[in-house]
Amino acid sequence: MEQSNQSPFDVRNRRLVEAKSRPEPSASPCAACSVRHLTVCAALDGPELQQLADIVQNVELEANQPLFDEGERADYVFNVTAGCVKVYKLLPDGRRQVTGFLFAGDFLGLANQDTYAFSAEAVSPATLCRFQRGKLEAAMERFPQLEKRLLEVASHELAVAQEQMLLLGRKTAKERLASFLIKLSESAKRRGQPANPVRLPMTRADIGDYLGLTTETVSRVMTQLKGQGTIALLPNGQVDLRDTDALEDLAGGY
Amino acid sequence: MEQSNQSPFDVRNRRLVEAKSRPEPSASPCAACSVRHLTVCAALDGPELQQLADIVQNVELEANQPLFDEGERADYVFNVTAGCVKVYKLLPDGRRQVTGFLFAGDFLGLANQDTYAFSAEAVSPATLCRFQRGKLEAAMERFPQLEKRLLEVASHELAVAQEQMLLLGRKTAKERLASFLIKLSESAKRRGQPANPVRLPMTRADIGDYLGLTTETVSRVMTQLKGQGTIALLPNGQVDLRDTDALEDLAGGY
DNA sequence: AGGGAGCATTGACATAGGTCAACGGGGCCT
DNA sequence: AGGCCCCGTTGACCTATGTCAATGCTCCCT
Repeated sequence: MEQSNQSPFDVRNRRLVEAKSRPEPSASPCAACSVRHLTVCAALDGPELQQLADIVQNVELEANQPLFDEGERADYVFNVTAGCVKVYKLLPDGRRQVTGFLFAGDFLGLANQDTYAFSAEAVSPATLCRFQRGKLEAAMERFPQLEKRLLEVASHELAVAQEQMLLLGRKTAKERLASFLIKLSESAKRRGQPANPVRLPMTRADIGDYLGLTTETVSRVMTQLKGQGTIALLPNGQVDLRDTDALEDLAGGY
Repeated sequence: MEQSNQSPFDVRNRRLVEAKSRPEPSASPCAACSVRHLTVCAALDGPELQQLADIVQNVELEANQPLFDEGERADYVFNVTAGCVKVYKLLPDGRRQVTGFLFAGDFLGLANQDTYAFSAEAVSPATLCRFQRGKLEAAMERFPQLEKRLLEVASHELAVAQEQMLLLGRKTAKERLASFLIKLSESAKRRGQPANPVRLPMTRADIGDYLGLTTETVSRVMTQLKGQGTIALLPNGQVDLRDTDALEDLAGGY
């Protein structure tokens, strides 16, 4: 699905202008990026990629560190390169809806207004690539395939959002959990990580706020799924999907 | 917000190639389009607009007539030009989530895969402009501002979707109804229709499926809001928003 | 004007999931 | 090694909303 017709050797005139590259194989950061094939950056190649590298900055977050808040001026867009980031919206009394968990390769910060429509915060230690909005837009002018790719990403996210609305509006707690576990497993697989004992880097509260449930309900349903042998809870927040068929039936609403 | 620096007189070489233009002022359909400023087509102008006109077809739907089903090959994209269309997803047992109500100016059919991720059906009699996906993509190659506009539209829809997730995951039934009424009123205003006695062309069941509630709950909450003087129910599915401040507080979760 | 078909409303009751509270355990830090 | 803190789990109870069923209203059609 991703294009991979580039070689790291194509990259010439390597410069590191704005990129505060951390202690890391200090090549052109983008050409060497191990998750590029997953990201919007897969649209570019060779010298074009270098132009992207020229405007990228690196951001590191500790667990629970906020990245930005809803309503803040949306000066940057981001690409997650490692770890897990959650995005969420709040109601004035503190009710929270997590609208997504983002992993390596995921894009973040599309805003139609000039302010972010949601807050973002690291779930686990995370690293991101940061682009100044204006500079990225300039790059899109030059490289239409970048804009095209972004449109693809946005379309995909839209489909994902609709799926999540179906979940929030119409699925039972058990179906929600099953959907969540399967989605997480598939996402891990896509990133080349083990699909089966799937790691949950987020807390039960985060999961609840993502699924429109409470911590307690998440916990109870986990216990229930464990009781019927569908999953097993392992140490370190890992979950063994023992009966993926059953999970998939649940997730699909059968 | 929309650009309007064009004149209908700019249009030359008017042709009606594929457009099965219905009995209507038979000019270049797009140049004469009364809702163009609301749509993605606002990105184009003059001769460019003509090229769009060359690939557009007109579609008319009666109330309750389906436009396409989830899973169908996504050969077309659409622009609603009049009436109301709902888009929804189904679970195998018939549970339904309406993910949006679309009105004049709204764009419809973005799909990242080659099949539609949802079904679409007319709520009231509706007319739409239909574009063959491939032809529109070709037009986007020629007119980057069209692609840019589409990205804006997609970004906006993404923000709307997140707002809806907050509603579905965390708001009470009363807050959901209040949010719905206000959004509908604002949408009507944007289209130059009366914002206050707002028209609800959809059934209670449709509203329930949009808000993650049952028909009965929608009805009860309407009665409740009426009882506290916040709204009044008028004939023909019209609702008078008597106390918009109260509604807005409710909608915002205060 | 009358009749009828869907749609909306209302009522009585059921229940999934929320709330509040206590307890437990894993992992991290000193 | 011990202790602590956070997170997760479990229990008892509650309530918002769903379910099922009956009735009423609107608007359309003749």
